[in-house]
Amino acid sequence: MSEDRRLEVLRAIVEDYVQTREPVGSRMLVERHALGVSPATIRNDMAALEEGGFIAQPHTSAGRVPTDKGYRLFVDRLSTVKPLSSPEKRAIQAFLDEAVDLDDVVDRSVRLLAQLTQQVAVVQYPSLRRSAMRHLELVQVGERRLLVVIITDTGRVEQRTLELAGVPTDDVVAELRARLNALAVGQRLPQLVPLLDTLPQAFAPDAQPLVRSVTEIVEETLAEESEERIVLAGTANLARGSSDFSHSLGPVLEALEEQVVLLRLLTEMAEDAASVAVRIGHETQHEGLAETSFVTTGYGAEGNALARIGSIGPTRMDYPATMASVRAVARYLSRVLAG
Amino acid sequence: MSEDRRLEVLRAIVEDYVQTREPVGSRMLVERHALGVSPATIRNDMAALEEGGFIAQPHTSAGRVPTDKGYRLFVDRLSTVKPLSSPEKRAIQAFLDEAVDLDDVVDRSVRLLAQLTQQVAVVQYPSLRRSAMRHLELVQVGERRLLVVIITDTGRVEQRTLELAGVPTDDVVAELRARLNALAVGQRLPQLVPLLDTLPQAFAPDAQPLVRSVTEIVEETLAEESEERIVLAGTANLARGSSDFSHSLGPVLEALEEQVVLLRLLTEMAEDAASVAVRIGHETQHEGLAETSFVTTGYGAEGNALARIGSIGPTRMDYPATMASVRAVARYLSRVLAG
DNA sequence: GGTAGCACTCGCCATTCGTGAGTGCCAATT
DNA sequence: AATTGGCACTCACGAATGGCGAGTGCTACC
Repeated sequence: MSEDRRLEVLRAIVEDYVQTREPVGSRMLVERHALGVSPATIRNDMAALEEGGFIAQPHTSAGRVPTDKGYRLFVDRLSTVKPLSSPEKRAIQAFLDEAVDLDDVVDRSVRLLAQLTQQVAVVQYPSLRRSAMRHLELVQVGERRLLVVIITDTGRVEQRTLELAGVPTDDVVAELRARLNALAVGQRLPQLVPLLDTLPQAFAPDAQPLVRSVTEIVEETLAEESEERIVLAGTANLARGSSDFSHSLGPVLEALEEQVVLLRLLTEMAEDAASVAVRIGHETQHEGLAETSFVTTGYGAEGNALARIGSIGPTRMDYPATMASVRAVARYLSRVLAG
Repeated sequence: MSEDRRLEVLRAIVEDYVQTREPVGSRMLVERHALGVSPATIRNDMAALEEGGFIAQPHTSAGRVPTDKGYRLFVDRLSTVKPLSSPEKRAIQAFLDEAVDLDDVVDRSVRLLAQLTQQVAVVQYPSLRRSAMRHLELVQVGERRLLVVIITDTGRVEQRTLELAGVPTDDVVAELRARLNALAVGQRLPQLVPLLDTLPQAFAPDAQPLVRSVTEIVEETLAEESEERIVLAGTANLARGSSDFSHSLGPVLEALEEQVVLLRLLTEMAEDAASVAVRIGHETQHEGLAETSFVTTGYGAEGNALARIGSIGPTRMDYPATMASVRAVARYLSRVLAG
């Protein structure tokens, strides 16, 4: 009883099941793959695989279906990457190069990935805390309001309106703007906090409340976990293979709208920043996503991933293809942001 | 054969059908509504209504279901608004007041509306062309790139990166910034174009290419139809009443992802800017939306609607409630943006 | 015009039953 | 010891059947 052949059988089951969406039986298997043995032998192997928890039967007299554990083994040891075709690559590049600002880049990336994988795509905006300050602008709006605009080196723009206690003179605002920029531009944002705290001392006592409230709101903006923004596309693809999910796709849609859930997953998966990470079925630890898998990877400069991009589909997805698409889009996205 | 009663019957049919999601028969109708006549009489009325195309039977021995035309009559002449409860109103206000910037306001509004109506909500970002310039900022990025940031009075921020032919001096950039702001701040954006065109003349000849490319990109940004952004929320609600749609909800999701479709509809409905507009079923002129209705209204200052907000649900929706929610959220949204 | 009665229609649901794909096991084979 | 052919068994699925009941349209009557 060859161990190798057993793995081969598992791979064949996964591939066939992904393609046909039908439980696969021993006869079909020998017909479609050159395994060189009879159905009966396959059945023995299948029994062993089922014993090990890699496959299961939906009901007694049906073929076998991979379990989450089976997919996991497939992804870890059996799959070989499918590189994209060069026209595809060119199309990706061309499409992303047309983008006109960060919102546009993100939007295009997520749509592109949804299109390529025929699944739901998700892109996380570049994390503020991993970006550097490009420019900080103060705009006076009415008498007692100040608009604080933060622009990062990735092109992300955050703004906050500040209600002031007093009416500042133009001079003070201008000086504050100048000093802030002198201090902050080019700094990674987390390193900024101590620097900002030194700032009030440089100003006249009566300007200090203003300075303090501005530095406070900047710090607040950068600290906010909640300012992690994510964008989805391709939810319509969920409904495509009509019976792709055993129950309705309501729970799935709900989970996808819960940004908290997605953010948790993306953060958890950030451990393997460089490579493509995969969460299969129940590994997502979320009820509504029990029948979906996540394929994500980081983007941004090497070693300092800014954020993540990924694709979400049924556990019964084409993992090699999805992984290739995710990686490709992440790569071009990184390039566009760097360029 | 009283005309009044016939309308009353139609209203009763719509209300019951919305509530029960079952075709409604003559017996049920007299039991649940104090119509003061017998089922047989109702049947005659129903026959007339069917003749007029206001109701239909799914199959021979079933009750009646309102047609699009029936809903239309209901909305136009039979519905009475359901005002929201004051706790609801307070909750809306409190939730929107917490918003920290425009993105946040829009995001909160759309979620709120989705929650209130238990349907899909859509919010259009304030139209650039109907906003006024609050501030225009130029940030030099590297040697040959200039970041142009436009901030409108609604808090919307647009940015574009400009590749320069030459390396401008700081002085020129500063002067350009100053003049641009002097010229533009407070102006409605469409009126800006002629003003901008006069600008290059004020500069030395060698600075003119720079000035021209900046004004060009500003004009481009304001002109762009494509910069109409919309945000959705509550797509999960589509899947809630499991059999809410006769076919799968795939086509609906697809239509919702086609921003072009939604934009067309929103623009068409903008004719009645002030009041709440309704498009029912086939009136949407879109295949995938044949079983959905749109309820939208404008928001922003009176008479000068900035953009639209709305709710999308099955034609068999609770129109009075939806209309009330849409109007309420629009009203508070307007207030937050103005304040 | 409104009402009661009645025959008729037809979707829905539960039941039944045949079919076939697929399995597990065992004895025979290499 | 691994592989194979054979065989009995299981069980989901689809088609066919029939009773039930909600609902209608029609007609005669008030």
